Amino acid sequence: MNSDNSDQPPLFARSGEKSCLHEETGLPIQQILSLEKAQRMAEFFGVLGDPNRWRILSALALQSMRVCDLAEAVEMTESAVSHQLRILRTMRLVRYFKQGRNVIYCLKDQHIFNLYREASEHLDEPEDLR
Amino acid sequence: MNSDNSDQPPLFARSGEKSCLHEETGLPIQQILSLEKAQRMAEFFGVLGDPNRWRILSALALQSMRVCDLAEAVEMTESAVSHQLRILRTMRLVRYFKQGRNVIYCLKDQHIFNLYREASEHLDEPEDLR
DNA sequence: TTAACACCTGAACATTTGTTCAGGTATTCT
DNA sequence: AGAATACCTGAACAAATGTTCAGGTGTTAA
Repeated sequence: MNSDNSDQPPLFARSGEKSCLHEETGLPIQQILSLEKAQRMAEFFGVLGDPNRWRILSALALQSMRVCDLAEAVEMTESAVSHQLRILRTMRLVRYFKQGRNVIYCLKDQHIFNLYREASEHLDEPEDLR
Repeated sequence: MNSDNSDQPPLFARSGEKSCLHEETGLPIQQILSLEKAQRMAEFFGVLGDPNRWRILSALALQSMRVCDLAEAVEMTESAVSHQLRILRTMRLVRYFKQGRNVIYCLKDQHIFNLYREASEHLDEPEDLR
């Protein structure tokens, strides 16, 4: 049943798994992230660590677009956009389909919205009133 | 009522605001993120774009700790941990209190758990079967 | 008071990252 | 066919990032 453990056990808990509860917060955790899992997390969030990629994602949230339209919308060169789209593709944040000589890009799924909302709420929180 | 707009209007929608719906997904969005907002998003997610910071966060998810214990737990030098904690502090992901000559660090709130879960679900999703 | 401990900080260095530039392929139009 | 359009890619360069190292402050113990 533990099919995704390599040699180090899991870290934070995943939904549906038995897990310990954090002694203070009562939230589910298990142990320190393995180097591999920490790396995977960092790679994913690192992709969201660039302002131009957020601009691209928010443009695609408005509507699916060709690369050249995207470039115009976010005021970047086509080349720069293309490089960034490759990165977004590898993290499966966007997908694309071809239409003749055009390539239409769009958001892959809803996760990006949830992450945006979660971050927004965190950033908008009032300063420490506990 | 639009108290937090500087000069550019908002981007993705925030809870409770009137907003357009994405023509394909039906999700709420408004327009391309301003450079400033995109920058803020990127700075926040960029902090989560480092594997050692995830190790530190997951260690603190287990229990609050002194800096030196944290350093031992994640196998980094105290100095490196201290530098990283400052970054985590500025993004309000951790907080601390002093106890004599010790400084105890702990997670600031639940947001990090939600972000972890959201990312995990995204990364664990099966390959494109639509 | 002196020594030890816990932690923080700035500068230097090495690595990573993102853009530009030049050139490549594939498709469409005349 | 040739020219124009849409997109992709690798190399090079500049900028940002994370660690180490040396040295700093403040607290505790002898």
